[in-house]
Amino acid sequence: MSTNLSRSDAIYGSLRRAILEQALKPGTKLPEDSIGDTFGVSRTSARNALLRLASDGLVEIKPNRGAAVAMPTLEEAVEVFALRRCLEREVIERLCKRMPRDGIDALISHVREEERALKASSPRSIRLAGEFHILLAELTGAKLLIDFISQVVSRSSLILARFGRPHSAECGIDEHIQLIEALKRQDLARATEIMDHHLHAVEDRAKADDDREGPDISEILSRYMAKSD
Amino acid sequence: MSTNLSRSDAIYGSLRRAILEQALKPGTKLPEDSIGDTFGVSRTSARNALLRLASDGLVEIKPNRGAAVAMPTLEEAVEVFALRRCLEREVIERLCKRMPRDGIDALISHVREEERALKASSPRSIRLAGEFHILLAELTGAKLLIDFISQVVSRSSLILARFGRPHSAECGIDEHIQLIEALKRQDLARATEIMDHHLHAVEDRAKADDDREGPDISEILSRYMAKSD
DNA sequence: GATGGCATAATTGCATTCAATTTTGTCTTG
DNA sequence: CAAGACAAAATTGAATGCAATTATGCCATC
Repeated sequence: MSTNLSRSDAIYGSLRRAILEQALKPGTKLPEDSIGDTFGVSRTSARNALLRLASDGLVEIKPNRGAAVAMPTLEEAVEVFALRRCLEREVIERLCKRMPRDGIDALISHVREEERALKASSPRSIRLAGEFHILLAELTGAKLLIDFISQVVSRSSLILARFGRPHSAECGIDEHIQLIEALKRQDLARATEIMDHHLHAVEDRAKADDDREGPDISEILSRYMAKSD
Repeated sequence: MSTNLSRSDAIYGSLRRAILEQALKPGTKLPEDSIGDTFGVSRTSARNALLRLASDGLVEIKPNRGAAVAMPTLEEAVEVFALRRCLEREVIERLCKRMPRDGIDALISHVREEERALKASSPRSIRLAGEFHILLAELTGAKLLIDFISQVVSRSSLILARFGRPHSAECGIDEHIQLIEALKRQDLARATEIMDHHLHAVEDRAKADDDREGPDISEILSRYMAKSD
């Protein structure tokens, strides 16, 4: 039972958590060799983990040039949040129609955990904020929807790692609470309103801080090479 | 230039096309060995291709038990079409707001190709029908949206392979044409109406024919083992 | 003749090894 | 001293080999 999951699964999970908690920042190179060494497995397993992370959009693999933590552009960020609004509206709609028995309780206890992690200023809080949205999706019971939401939420974490202020808690916890209230009352209009506002707020927080440039060398330098003053 | 893409990419593409054109039916086992042999590459490349197909939802991999073409359940089918309606509405909305210059032309010429393939009763027609929807997504220019739509469209092809009538052309071409007309007029209401109707039609076509059972042995036999009359 | 256990075969998971590509450093040459 | 060429180092892409798991066939036993 100790090892129910394969080695590349384990590495995949570890890397994923490291990225989502912003321990590995966008742009960080991820050579197969070092990953294999640090986890005590062969390159093969490391490589497979990287391939899976790539299909999640969390790392970028350039042929013959290795893998690195993905660096979403501002353009991609806008796309991600647009899709999030589209998908999460669907979630809210469904949950207003039918919320599972102890769904509200689960949401509340999750927010409690978020608060605790935030007070302890644990890096977990970053991940937990995202997982609130995944929990919402899970309450719909639609597996594919959960999948898709997970993807956009993960990418959002990356976006905030790149553009947001350092270790910002991604989501306002108050808004999470408000949303739960609206869902409890099955108030679709209000719930979607909160969700839209919530996502816009997160998106703006990202855009506001785009001064901090990531390490996309050529893109940055292209602005400095034109004139030499 | 002949081999700009890696071997597992090539295999991935071939298998993918084979599945989408229903040459490989749901449930077909895909042993790494035979795939490697038939394509003249090692198991490693075959394995990687299978891993990628699995993350697309086109094949299912059970640990230590190998890969097989995925067999979506009727429940999953309902989910897929629900998500398609959600995502493709978004596409239609955007295209009504802003359609690229030669977008309409591209759509028309694609439908032409669909008609040709249908007349020649080529297996390509199955794939082309799906690719019409992907082309729509491409016209929005949103990469992530293209990605997501591709996923649900691919799964739809599988669903029709499993439940639809043999080699049904998945999509009514007339409806594609009507949709183009509505988009040309930027008639959002009509366009979404057509799209919704279109997707419901495809979904119903799947549900109608669910008598033809796929090879999910235990599920089928569970209904036969209870009473012995 | 049916049932359970054991041995064999088939298949996957992973490590190791080899080949190919890219990058970096050095040296020559103008 | 700058620029290009070449060689060495590092890193990825892919193939092979080995151990572990699962499936299949056979045989003994009841």
